[in-house]
Amino acid sequence: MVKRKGFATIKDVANASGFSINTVSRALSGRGYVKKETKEKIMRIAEELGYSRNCTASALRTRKTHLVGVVVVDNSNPFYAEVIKGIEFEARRQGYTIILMNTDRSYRNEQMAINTLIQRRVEGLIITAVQSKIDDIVELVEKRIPNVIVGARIDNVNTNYVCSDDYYGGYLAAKHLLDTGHKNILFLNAVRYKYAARAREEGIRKALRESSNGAIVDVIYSNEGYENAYETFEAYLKKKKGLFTYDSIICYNDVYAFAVIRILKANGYKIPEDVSVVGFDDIYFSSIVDPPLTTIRTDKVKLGAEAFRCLIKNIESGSISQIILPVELVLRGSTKRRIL
Amino acid sequence: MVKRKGFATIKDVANASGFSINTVSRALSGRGYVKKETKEKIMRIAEELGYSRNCTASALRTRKTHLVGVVVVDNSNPFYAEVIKGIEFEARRQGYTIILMNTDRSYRNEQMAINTLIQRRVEGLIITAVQSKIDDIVELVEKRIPNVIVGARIDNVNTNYVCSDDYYGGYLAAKHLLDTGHKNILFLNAVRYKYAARAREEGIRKALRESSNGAIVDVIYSNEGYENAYETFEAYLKKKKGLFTYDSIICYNDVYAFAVIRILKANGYKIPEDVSVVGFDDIYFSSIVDPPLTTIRTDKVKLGAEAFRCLIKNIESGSISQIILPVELVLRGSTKRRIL
DNA sequence: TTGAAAGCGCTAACAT
DNA sequence: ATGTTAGCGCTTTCAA
Repeated sequence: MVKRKGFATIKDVANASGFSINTVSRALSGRGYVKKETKEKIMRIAEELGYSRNCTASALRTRKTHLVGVVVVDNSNPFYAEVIKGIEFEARRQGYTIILMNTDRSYRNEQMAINTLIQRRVEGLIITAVQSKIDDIVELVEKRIPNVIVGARIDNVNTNYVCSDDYYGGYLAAKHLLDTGHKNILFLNAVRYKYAARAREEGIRKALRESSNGAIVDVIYSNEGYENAYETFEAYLKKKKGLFTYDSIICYNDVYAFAVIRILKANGYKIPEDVSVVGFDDIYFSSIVDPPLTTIRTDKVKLGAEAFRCLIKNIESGSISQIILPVELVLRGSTKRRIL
Repeated sequence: MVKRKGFATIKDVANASGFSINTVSRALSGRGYVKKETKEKIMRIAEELGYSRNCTASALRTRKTHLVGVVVVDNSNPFYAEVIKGIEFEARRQGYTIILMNTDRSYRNEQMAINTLIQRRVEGLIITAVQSKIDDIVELVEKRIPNVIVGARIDNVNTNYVCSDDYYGGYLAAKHLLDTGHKNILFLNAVRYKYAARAREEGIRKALRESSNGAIVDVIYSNEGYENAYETFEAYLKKKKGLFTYDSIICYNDVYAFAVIRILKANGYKIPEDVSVVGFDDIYFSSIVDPPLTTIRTDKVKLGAEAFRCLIKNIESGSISQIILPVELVLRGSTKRRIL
C-alpha cells in the first residue's frame, strides 16, 4: 500500500514476501507448483497489501480477455432484455463478463459497436441486431471472430445462430384460431426483410392451406415498436372507416398486440368477444394486461443462455451450432374458445 | 496478415511502412506530431494489413480502460432496463464501454460482481443494487474507486448518487388523491430498509398532515416484484375477507400497481370507480395497460445518463455530485377525477 | 519447488 | 518530424 497510486501488484507482493515475481504469480493464479506454505504466506500478504489481480495485464499476456460483446438494438426492449439476462447469467456462471452495446436501430452504430468490441478483443460476439445487411457477419466470419446471431436464421453464412421456431409458431397461432372457428384472420406483421416476419407469415399460410375450410388471411406490415404498430393499425382502421371485418388478428409480437387491443377497444370492439387477438413472444407483461394475451411463447432467457453456450463452443472447438428452440401456444383471455 | 494468429500490430505496420513503432503509434492514436503524408501512408498500410488497435495493451500502458461497470439487480426489470439504456447511451457518446452484471438480488453476487469489475480495472462503478448493507460502498470509497449510486440517497457516506425525488413523489401522489376527495388511502409499500420506500411513505404522510380533512392512510409492506406484491395483497384481502374499505391505493411502484389492479378486478372492484390506484415510476407499460395507470413519473433514461456524467466528473476532478431529479404526476385512467 | 529473463502490444520520455 | 528506450503487470519458457 506504499505505492503512490493504484493497487498492489504481484511485484509488490513478491518484495513483501521475499519470493520471486514468478512464484507469486503461480501462487495467486493457481497454475503451476507452489509449496502449500509458500502459497498460504503469499495469499496472506497479498490480502494484506490489498492486492487485486489486473485482468488487463493478464489478458494481454495470455490473449484471453474472457470478455464477450453483446450487441442489441435496445436493451430496454422487453424481449432483448430477457435475452441479455440469459446471456449474462450463463456468462457469469462460466467466468466471462459481458460488454453491452445498443445500436438504437442504426446500422452505423452497429458497425461502430462491433468495431469497438473487436478492439477490446472480446473473445466473441452475440448479435441480435442485424440491420438488414449481413455483410458485417460475413466479415466477422472471415476475420475468424466467433459470433452467434440471436433470433434469426442466416442460411447463406456459415455461422452460429439460436432462434425460436418462428415458422411453427406462426402455424400454431393460425391453427388455434382456425380450430376455434375463426374464418377471417388479419396478420399484422413486421417488415418483410426480417427473418422472423417471413417465417411466421409462412407458418400461418401453411395452417390455412391445411384447414381448407374457406378461411382467409390478409397481411399488413408495420415497422417495429408500439408507436409504429399503433400508427399503422390506426391508419388501417381509418382507411376502412372504422369497419373491421376480421374475427381475429395475429400480431408480429406482443407489443404490436397491445397496440391493436388498445385501438380496437377505443373503437368499441370487445376482446375477445368481437375480435380474438394473438401475440408472439410472451413477454412478461402479456400475462398481466387485460385481457391477458394469448401468445406464442418462446423462452427468451434460454435463447440468451443457449447463445452464450454456442459461442463458447465455437471459441473452444470451432464448431458451428445452429439451434432452433421450440415454441408453445399459451392460451389466455384474448382469444375466444369457440365460435358458434 | 502474415502472422499466424490474431491481428496485425503496430509493429507489423511499422515494418511494412518503414517507420518506427513509435511513429506508427502516434499516427494511429492521433496524439503527437506526425507529418501529414506519413500519417496517411501509415493509415493506409494499417488498413491494408487489417490492423485493429489492441485496447488491452493501451489500457495496460495508459492505465485507462475506458470501461465502466454497471451493477443491477436484474437488467430485465423495466426500471433498471431504462436506467441501463441511459448509462449505455451516454457512455458510448463519451467513448466509454459498459460491463453489465446482474446480482439476482443476492448480496454475495453483488460482492463478487464488484470484485470482478475492479479486477477488470473499470474506471468506475454505477450501482443500483445496494442490498441492505452499504459496507461495500464504503469500501469502494476507501479504495478510491469512483462510484455512483442510482436510486437511493446514502447520506452517511460521502459518495455520488442520483435518485428521483421520492419524498415529493409520495407527496404528489397522496395530494392528488386528497384533492380529488379520497379519504381512505392504503399504501402498499416496499420493505422499509429501501431508501425510496421510506421517502415515499414520508411524503405521503406529509400530504395527509397538510390536508387535515380527516383522511387516513394505512401502510402495508411487500417484497419486490410482481409475484411478491400479488401474494402480499391477495393475502391481505383474504384476511379482510374480501372486504376492501379504502377508496384508493398508492403502490410502491407500477408493477405493484398492476398486481393490485389485477386482484381488485378479480374481486369485482372497478378501477377507478370503486378504487383509485396510483403507481410509481411510469414504466413503459403503464400507459398501455387497461386502465392506463396514474403514476409518479421519473425519467429513468435520464437517471442513467446523469449517473454516468457524475461518474466521469468524479473520475476527472474527484468532485462528488448528489443529484435529485424531479418527478411529476401523470394523470391517467386509474384514478377518479373527483369524488362526490 | 523456485527464480531469471523475455515479451504480450502499446505509449511516454527523451533524444535526434 | 521521427526514432530509441523503457516499462505498464502479468505469464511463460527455461534453468537451477
